[in-house]
Amino acid sequence: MFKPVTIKDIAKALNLSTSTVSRALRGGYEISEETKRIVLDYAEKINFQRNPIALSLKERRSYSIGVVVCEVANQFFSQAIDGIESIAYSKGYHVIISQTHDKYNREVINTEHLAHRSVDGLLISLSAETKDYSHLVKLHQQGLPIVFFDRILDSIQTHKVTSNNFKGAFNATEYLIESGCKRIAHLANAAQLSITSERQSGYEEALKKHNIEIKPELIRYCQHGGSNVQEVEEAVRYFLDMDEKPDAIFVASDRLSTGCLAALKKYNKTEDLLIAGFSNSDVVELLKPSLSAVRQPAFEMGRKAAEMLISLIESKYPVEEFETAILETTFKKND
Amino acid sequence: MFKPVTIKDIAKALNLSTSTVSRALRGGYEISEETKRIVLDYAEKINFQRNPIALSLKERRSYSIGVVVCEVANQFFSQAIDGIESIAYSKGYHVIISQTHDKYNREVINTEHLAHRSVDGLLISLSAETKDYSHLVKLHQQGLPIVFFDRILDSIQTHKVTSNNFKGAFNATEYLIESGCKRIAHLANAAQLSITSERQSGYEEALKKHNIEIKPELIRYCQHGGSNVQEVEEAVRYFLDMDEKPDAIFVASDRLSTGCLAALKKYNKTEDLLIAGFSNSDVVELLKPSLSAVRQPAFEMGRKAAEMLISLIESKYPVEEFETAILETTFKKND
DNA sequence: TTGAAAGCGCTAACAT
DNA sequence: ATGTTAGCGCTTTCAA
Repeated sequence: MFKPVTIKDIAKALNLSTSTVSRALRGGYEISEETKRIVLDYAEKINFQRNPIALSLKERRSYSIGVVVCEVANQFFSQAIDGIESIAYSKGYHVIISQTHDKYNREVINTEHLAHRSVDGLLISLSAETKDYSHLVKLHQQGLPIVFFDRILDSIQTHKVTSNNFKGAFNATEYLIESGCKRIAHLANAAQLSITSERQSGYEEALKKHNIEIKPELIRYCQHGGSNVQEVEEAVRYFLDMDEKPDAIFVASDRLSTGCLAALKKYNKTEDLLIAGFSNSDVVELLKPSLSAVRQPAFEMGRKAAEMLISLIESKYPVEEFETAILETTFKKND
Repeated sequence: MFKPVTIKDIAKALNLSTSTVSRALRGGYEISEETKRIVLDYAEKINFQRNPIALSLKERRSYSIGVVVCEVANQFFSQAIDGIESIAYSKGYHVIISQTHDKYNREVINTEHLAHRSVDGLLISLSAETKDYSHLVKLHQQGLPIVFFDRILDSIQTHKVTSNNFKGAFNATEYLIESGCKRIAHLANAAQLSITSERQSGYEEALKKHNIEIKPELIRYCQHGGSNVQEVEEAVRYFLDMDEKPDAIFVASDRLSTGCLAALKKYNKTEDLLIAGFSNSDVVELLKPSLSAVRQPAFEMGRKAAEMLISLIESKYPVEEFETAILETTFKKND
């Protein structure tokens, strides 16, 4: 059995009380330099580590933060997680990641699991399927610090970080227009997500600016965020089967973008359409059909979200003022 | 402050002792059906959850397993993690993921952190930089269950899972040969990794079989696993600058494969070489230059590793017999 | 400066 | 069938 050393062991070995050892270890000043040295040296020698579980129980906090994302096998989220970790580690927090796979059920289970697992706070990007937010409202009301990133929730008052989705979508759409496209379809994420409406607005605004009519039939939503391939293929098929085919597609997310390209390849329509979309893929310039990409500052978003959460956690007083940070995207043409 | 309900609260509310409540909750049979009902109903009503921290402290185990990988932003590992989670959740374990970014230091810190954070066991794929294994040896000696997957370590006696790297590499190389290539370079991972030598053997065996001389100058190692771009670019540059240029490259890993393609694109040499390599990318057939890919059963590997670890954790007696599972790869041509 | 003791939330002998 | 108590490893009053 794996049995770490405890302060009791040290106390016994050194003929001291556990309280003295504890104090020496955390550098309390009410302890003689000499005793402190002895304890510290011994602890060092046997590579003693305090039991964080015991500490958590005592202090009623775990120095860990929970992260809930739809999936980790997604460049945007894995980059965001890297950002989260970079801050968390530097501030002494551990990061516990959990995936929803865009399922509402998993989101409920995971958030509650994390909360009761005593994370000190939650960083969450909503699952595509989630329409009922009561699990989060409840935790929030109970006082669990929560920060939303990317797919945020308006109705809960807390810090939030997201990209300038409107502008990112606007840029991408305008690029398609300026490339000569006239009938631009929009492959969108689940309708109720914050990012979906923001990106759709950007798309529509670009059309408007260039006097192109907005046609609802050119917009398709993927209610499962593209987590099943079929959903994306059907949407693409729908576009391809239209009497008046689109000449371009603006795609709303990472997952959807690659799904869309794959579908086009499958249907052998790689030449007919210009594609632009959100993607944080690190191979975006290697893709064929090519994808002009709106890239979000995912790492930065993770950092910012983690900073916000930790400030919430460590705040001495209840926080009343909340911030919604909006980070700028970049756009990269590829052809 | 976030303050969950405790069994004490329930006991008080119901005028029972904490032990009765505890027993009712865990369904002990030495409790009257009626009391049990009352407690269960009440707990349900207030959505009571046992404090897992307290439980961990008491039982000296946490029902969580630690996963150490180089990075999560890598299709192979994120798929493996999905596999790990699928088993872990079904058996009531939580998964704590941590990344080394292929740094030795991070591996040491993370493994120790996890161990002392009281994970019940460790699932690890070594970092590319790791050459000193004493941190793992120590934990293993202390009795912490460890299972290696993918990048395994021979010198520690425990369960292991890996792909048939030899055969995967053999197939890829043979494909290149059968496509008419005569001078096949090998872009390899860090030399000391288990997967590196296995894949190199496969590569060499294929050459031998087809009577092609093995030339050491055609093999380049990336000691940091390609975690810095430069390293990969330099290796590719080296191949391109040879007097007798290779006509194909067999690439040893996911990260290296995309890095290699990106470098070829950068140097504008996308047409000159045939590329085959290990990759679990889900967009592999969309890549240009094209990549014929050896795909590992990552999800399956994750499942298997998790099963092995949990069996180790839950074994009543010290386990003496260890298994090394070898999973078959698949190969997909792309052109 | 140090030690004894209580308590964080829970479980499991050991009473009753 | 239920309650009392001790203890998991640690910190922190309170006393000495």
